[in-house]
Amino acid sequence: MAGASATKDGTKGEKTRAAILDRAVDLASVEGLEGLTIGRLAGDLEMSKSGLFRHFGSKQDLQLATVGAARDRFVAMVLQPASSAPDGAPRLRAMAEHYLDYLYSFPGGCFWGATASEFDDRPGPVRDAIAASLDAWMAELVRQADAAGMADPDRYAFELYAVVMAANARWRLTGDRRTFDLARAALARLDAELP
Amino acid sequence: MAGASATKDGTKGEKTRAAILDRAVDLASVEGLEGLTIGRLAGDLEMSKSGLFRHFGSKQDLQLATVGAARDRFVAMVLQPASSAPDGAPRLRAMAEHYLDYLYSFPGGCFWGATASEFDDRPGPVRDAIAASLDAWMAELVRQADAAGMADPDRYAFELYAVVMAANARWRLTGDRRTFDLARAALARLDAELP
DNA sequence: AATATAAAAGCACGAACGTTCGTATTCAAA
DNA sequence: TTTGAATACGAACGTTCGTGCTTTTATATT
Repeated sequence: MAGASATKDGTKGEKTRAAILDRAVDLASVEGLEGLTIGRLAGDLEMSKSGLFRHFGSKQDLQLATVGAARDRFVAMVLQPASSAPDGAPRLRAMAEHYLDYLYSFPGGCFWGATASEFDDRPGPVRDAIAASLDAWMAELVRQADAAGMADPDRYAFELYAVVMAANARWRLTGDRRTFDLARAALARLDAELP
Repeated sequence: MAGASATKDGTKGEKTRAAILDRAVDLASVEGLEGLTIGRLAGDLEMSKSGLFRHFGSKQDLQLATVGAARDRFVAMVLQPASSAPDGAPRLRAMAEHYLDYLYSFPGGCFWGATASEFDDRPGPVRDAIAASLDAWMAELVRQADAAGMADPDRYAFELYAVVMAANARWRLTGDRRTFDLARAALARLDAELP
């Protein structure tokens, strides 16, 4: 029962629900999860507010489902593609590089960068879901830094996380893609630190 | 007439305006600059919506004035205290340490962390003001990294910026102050890199 | 003390929000 | 062919938002 939605997939309802969530992730990367309004989302998908609303029952449930869909995208575009690389340094390199590519899948930059700061002071299940996703990623980074033989994997994971998140933040604010050159230079220095 | 507010300071209106903006910066660190509503702000300060509104004339002007007040706080709590340290490595150390302390001056973590990601996809003067403030800080970091003798001051400034911003982001999301230990360890490693 | 001006309040508006409700359409099972 | 659930729609609700108008209170100057 750990499945993302425990549905058979294929029914019409499930297809529209998936389409809604895919668009919701994109929209939330631009407007945030509060700025993600049901009317706007319905308009984008050319359906009625009430028809869309029926799929979730409340805005909070829509937000929770959107966080789940964002996590699915992260797994599919970052963790899963990197999983073919061996544990340790190669995996760390692969995850960082796939993350930078994954940023282009959003119209508004990284979903997590937009929503984590939005919800960090809003206690509740949405905040918890966001925090759990990011904690899981951080834990994976620590695991791989450890496998790479780092003496202080926590610090190393923190630095790698900091660099890629700052790449997203600076890129969104300046519009300058050379930000990624800075990020790659920083990642190269981190890579050189590995034993 | 280019002064920040072109006012004599001391009149009652100016005093309340300053009080409003001080509270607005705090509130925006929690709710963001859009979530910062005029009614909520007025309620906190025990004054009427219309009385508060008169000081600014539009919500956008309130947001712009709030960004200005946040910049003033950053200068007063980070740049100015660090300015007594010599250029280069000591100044970089002082700025980073003062920044970590400055985070505690907000109820919701760093104002810039909350607002930059909120406005990075909202073109307009508010976004421009936020970007200008952060660009100025980045430029100062580059200047000091250069003065410290780094071969690639841009990359170094980017890394330092990334570490302190990630410290704020992770701290807000996890509530764990040990995040600052990780950040300080990362800063120490950056410091050790200086020639 | 009288008066002019600045500051704050009171009140109301139009728009947008999440949400509810009743109804129409579709489609597979009987 | 009839039934019933699934899916979608349109209209309306109560609330909150930013904002504009009018009036009252406070401050400062003569």
